[in-house]
Amino acid sequence: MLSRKVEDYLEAILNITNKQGYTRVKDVSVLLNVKPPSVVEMLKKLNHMGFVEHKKYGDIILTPKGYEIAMGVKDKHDTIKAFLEIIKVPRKIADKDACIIEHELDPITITQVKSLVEFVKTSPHHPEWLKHFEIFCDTRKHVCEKRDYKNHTSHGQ
Amino acid sequence: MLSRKVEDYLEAILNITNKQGYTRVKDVSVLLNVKPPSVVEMLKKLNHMGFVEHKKYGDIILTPKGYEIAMGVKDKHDTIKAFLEIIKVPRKIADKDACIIEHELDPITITQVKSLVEFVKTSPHHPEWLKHFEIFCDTRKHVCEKRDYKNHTSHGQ
DNA sequence: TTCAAATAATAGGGTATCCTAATAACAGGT
DNA sequence: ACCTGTTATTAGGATACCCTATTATTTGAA
Repeated sequence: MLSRKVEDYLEAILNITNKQGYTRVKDVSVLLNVKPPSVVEMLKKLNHMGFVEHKKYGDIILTPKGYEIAMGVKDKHDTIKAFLEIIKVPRKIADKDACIIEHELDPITITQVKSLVEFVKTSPHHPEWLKHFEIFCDTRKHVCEKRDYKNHTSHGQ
Repeated sequence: MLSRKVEDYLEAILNITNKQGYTRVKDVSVLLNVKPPSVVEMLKKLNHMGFVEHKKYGDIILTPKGYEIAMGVKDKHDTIKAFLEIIKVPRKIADKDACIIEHELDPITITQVKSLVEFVKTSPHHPEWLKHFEIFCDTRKHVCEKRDYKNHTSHGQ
């Protein structure tokens, strides 16, 4: 299992490269809020692991292997972020928290979060329950109180 | 900000104490999958921080301050676990993953997850959309395809 | 072309957490 | 009361990160 940090660095390199076409030590250092020597150190490790190419004073390039891992992490990140936004976590916080959550989650958990996100996004109309959830967030009250209701087990309030 | 590990140990001590009335080094070591010396070392730290009382060869006891923190962590844990079970992550995985996620999440994120959980749990009936979500997980199809539908913006499939 | 500013690399440390091996204390059965 | 097995502690060391201070390289402007 790869460490959180290894994944963080790979994802950062991917994102920076996607944004500006190349990646330098400085960019990673700024994005991850660490000092350049920490980046250089990690690059040695990532290089040994076969995830990046990096010549002294040069650009940082993901190998296919590194790219694949970075994409996997980014995919998780995007999924989690999308989910957090669905439940009305502000975008910026959603992004930050996705960074935290994205590591080490069980594949099954990720699959389920993905499903939820897809379920909502592909829904043929903006789901009623989501509107109701928003209202619930503000008022703590359920809009929809079906009164023809009987014989439920453990879902009552 | 407290480290993940500090929180893990406090939560473990709380859970063990709740279950069997007292906590020993061994119990923590087993629950957290670390060796006893690691526990002893951490206990010194937690003691300095004012979170636990522990006399040599004796029981481990949370101080009020330690108890409060442990409860906060446990609350997050339970919330996240409940959410994961709502989206059909198996109980055991939900529990494991809650352990991973519960640290360092933004309070706003936690609040929203809590809201979602409460929204579902206090719902006057088992929400339709949850059944539909379950079906969607199996079939990737939406049960409910309202056909009187037009003029939607970005929720189509 | 030269040199100053920006960037990168190295050297040398620090902290948090974990471990193994060795030692110490406790607790229960005889 | 005294062993013996269990549990706890200490000593000493490893690893994964991070840092500051220093040195090296690159690059762009005069």
